[in-house]
Amino acid sequence: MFRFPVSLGGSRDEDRHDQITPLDDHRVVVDEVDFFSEKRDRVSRENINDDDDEGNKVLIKMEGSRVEENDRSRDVNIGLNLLTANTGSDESTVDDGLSMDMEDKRAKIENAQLQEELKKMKIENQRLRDMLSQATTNFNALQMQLVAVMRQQEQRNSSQDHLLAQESKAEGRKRQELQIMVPRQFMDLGPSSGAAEHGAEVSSEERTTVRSGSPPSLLESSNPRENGKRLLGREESSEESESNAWGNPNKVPKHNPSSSNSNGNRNGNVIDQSAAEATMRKARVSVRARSEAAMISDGCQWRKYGQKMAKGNPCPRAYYRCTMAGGCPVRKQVQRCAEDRSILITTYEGNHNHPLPPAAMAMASTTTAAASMLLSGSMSSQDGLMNPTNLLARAILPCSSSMATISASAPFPTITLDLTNSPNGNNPNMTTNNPLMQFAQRPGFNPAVLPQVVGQAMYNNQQQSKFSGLQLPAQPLQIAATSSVAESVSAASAAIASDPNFAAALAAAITSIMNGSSHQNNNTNNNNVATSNNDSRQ
DNA sequence: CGGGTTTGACCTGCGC
DNA sequence: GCGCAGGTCAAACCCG
Repeated sequence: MFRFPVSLGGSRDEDRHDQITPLDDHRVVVDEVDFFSEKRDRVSRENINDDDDEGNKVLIKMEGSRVEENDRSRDVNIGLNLLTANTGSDESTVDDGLSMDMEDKRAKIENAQLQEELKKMKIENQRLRDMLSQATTNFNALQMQLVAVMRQQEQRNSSQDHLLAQESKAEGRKRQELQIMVPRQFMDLGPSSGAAEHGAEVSSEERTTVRSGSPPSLLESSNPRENGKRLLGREESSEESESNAWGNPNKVPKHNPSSSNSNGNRNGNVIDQSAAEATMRKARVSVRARSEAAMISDGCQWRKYGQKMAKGNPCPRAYYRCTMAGGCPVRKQVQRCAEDRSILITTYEGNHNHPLPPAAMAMASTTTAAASMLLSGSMSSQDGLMNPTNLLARAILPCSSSMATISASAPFPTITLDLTNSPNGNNPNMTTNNPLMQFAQRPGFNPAVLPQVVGQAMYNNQQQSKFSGLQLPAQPLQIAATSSVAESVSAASAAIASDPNFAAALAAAITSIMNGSSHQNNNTNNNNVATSNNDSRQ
């Protein structure tokens, strides 16, 4: 596994910061990161780097050289403009005649030289892009192999379980139901049911994309309320059931086998699809972050529609609904942690059905990508034999001890991104090695930053690759954010990808699968990604 | 006055 | 069937 410090979208200013080296681990980054301002002066950041200590000077030089190269294209234009302005104004008024011609010639020569340089840079850029695409191809091929191996292992486990099921009828029946349902959730998220809604092409083997909506027919047929007592003429109920599937989670029956089978007329495939839809709708992404504010700013507009006292937590839980567009199904819950009230737990549910501003895009992509990852993993495992969920989490966040907790259990599969990393954590080394944690520990840190970092990394991988779920941030970012944001995001994401632990985690995962290990192997990171059963209700 | 918040009531799912 | 807890609704209220 190797990386190239290049940008796919080299023409954009933000992409200049996508180029990261492993040395970026030592880079000093600005304390305050404003993720939502449109313009940011990167000069100030460079000044900070200039003031850096001796230990970072090598980095500065290296980064500086790279930045310089990329900046040349921009500098070219600036320089030309200045020259033109000078020759056109100052020079012409002071000198006329020969000196002006000389200046013109010199300017032209410089212009030609700069253009030549620009050409070279473009060629070099193209070459790097080619290399990147090659690396991406290789990476995808490796992922394909990983997925294939995972599925083989999964089938093997299924057949073993089936044999066991024959021994005990009652227990076996239960188990079979799970066996049938869960893998199909994983597999039947197929072409007809909207993987293309997000424009995310997914290979036939990896249709795990989270979808924002569902075929209304499925919802209607599976909606007990529509036929039943609650026909109170609420505007939203009809609107939401038509416009999106996330609209009212309560309307979707839980996907337990008994309830699904109660609809006798539907064939098994439809039932499974419905169950999968339900699971998709229930997928949640929870973000734990330290924040004194009542709510982390994620770029979206929210309207509070309820507040409840949750059991076991003196702090009330607030319910918010996205109001950026009518009928947007996205909701979030905000609650302070009972143990540590400085920790804000924000749980997102659903996908936006409207365009998002760049600032909101990051968080939205976080929820989408994380949910996608969660679902793609959770649906292929129901026991502890081989837990792809953990595998996925380890692969995606290899350096994140206690950072990503995945609860793949029903009714709400939830992935929790823990950005709080307590200073007296169990693994202090992880703190220093983890770029995301470094972000989180910076004073003035905006809790929305890390989800953006993670989400953007995932988002870009979704955009640039045909995989979801197993996406690993190995590519530069293309984001329409501020330069400082771009740099921060790219720094973190690239650091994730460049983390040698990532390769170790992937290798361990593959090895684990190949060996058919029936337990979670402790990889070199001693990662603490775990499944839990009590995330959905607290 | 429009939009957001508050808050009590209501609905639903789940466990016993 | 009943009670509990989570989630949602909508009228009342607040605010700019």
